[in-house]
Amino acid sequence: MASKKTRVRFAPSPTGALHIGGAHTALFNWLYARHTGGSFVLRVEDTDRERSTLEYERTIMDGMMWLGLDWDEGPDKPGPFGPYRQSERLDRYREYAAQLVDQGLAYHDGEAILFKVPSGHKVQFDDVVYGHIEVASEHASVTPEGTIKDIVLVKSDGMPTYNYANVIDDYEMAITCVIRGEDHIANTPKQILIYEAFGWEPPLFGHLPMILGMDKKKLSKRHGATSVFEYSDLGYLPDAVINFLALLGWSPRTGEEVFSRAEAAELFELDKVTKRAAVLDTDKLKFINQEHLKRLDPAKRLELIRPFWVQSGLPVSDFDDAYLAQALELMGGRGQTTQELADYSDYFLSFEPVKARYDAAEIDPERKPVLRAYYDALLAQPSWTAPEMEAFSRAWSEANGTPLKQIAMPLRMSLTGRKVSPGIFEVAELLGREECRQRLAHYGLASK
RNA sequence: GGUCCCAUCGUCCAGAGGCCUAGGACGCCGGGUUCUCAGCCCGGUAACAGGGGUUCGAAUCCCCUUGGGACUGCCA
Repeated sequence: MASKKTRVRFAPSPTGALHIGGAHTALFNWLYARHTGGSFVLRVEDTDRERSTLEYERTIMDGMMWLGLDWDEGPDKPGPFGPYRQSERLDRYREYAAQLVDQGLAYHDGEAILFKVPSGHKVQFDDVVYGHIEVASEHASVTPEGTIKDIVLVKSDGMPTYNYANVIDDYEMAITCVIRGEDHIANTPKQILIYEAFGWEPPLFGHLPMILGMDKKKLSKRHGATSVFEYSDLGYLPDAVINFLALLGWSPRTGEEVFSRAEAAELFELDKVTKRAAVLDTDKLKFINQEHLKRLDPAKRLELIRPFWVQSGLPVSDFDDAYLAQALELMGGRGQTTQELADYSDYFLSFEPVKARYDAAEIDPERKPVLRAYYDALLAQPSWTAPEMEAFSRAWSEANGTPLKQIAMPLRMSLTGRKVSPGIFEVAELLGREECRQRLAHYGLASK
């Protein structure tokens, strides 16, 4: 007998952009769905009339798309279980609530409808991640004073509450496993009580560990980037963010740490998720990002760096793709983000930033003539290729008793304005003889 | 306060009673390669919260303590 097809959902409320914690939850749902060949549903929980907006809904979808987390059903992808916005399902919540009232399990309280919390029995479930959890039914919902508190199903404004709408929707949408943050584990007993009232079998539950900031406090604005788009702006690759997030609370059996979205989906196992809250470590994110950056093919890499160059005001359109790709090729593994890579390679596109940051002030005026003699000779070489320039330079430095470093470094500074760059002869070759001549001349290190 | 959850290097993970004098990764610190840096190579630093049990044997099971956290909203 074939087992029931897996169906999971990510149910954000559109009250802000997709933040990193939400992305983590969405990712694990997505991984589970893709691993099991099931469906991933996007459900919008917009029952908070005050704070929910369509713009935020759009932003959240954009964030998921940026990360490559595609959903099979959602507000924009009608399916057999729609509609997928809670605000469009109000009639169902009312009907079911009325049913409970008829059965004497719920009652009206003004405009609201409350669920009568039963007592005297155990509410229990086996969390895929946390294991067996059980709570006395009378403890499922209590006031701070410890007395039993009935659960609000429908608010005075006619909207369903989170705990209620979740149950109705997960049931109606045939969700087989609810994967969400650990902060919801305490809500689960309340929801199970509602499932029981209807006589429905609850889905599986799998709670995910929380994600904390470096100070071990719940992630918030003060921890820097929180929206996934901030990571995009900072130059992180979606694949890297996915890879990094997947490693928070999980790791593949293979022990690999750098992997693609597809590999993660293939290796994912919900019951291997850890219980302990995880601290988001940006150093590791950067490392993972760098690894993904290194693995990108040249064309893709150029496509990702280009916008950052453009944003810096560099004359990108003055160069052809072959030149730009070659520049990035030379950059090798330098830079941990596309942002850094674009920044570190600016001198390939313009001399302006070089002039702005370097003025050759540290070069002893008395040394200039000798340096100039070398650079002029270099510029006069018959062939402008890195190996030949290097060979010539080594020979020259030896003949003049000058360490190669002493002539290579000023060259690097004049050409790039930085103490750090790829092999300077390779850089010079790509820049071209004339460009190099002009840059050196600007610093008085070569004849015009 | 009540209910529930968690507890291995600074951080992320491995470890499902003997393979653990606890392993990997990031970070950090050395060394090597080199025109600089990144990279790459080599090496190092650093943890089972504490206390009781159970067992021939515990990081792994149980209990207590301590420390974190979540929930306790007609927010989700």
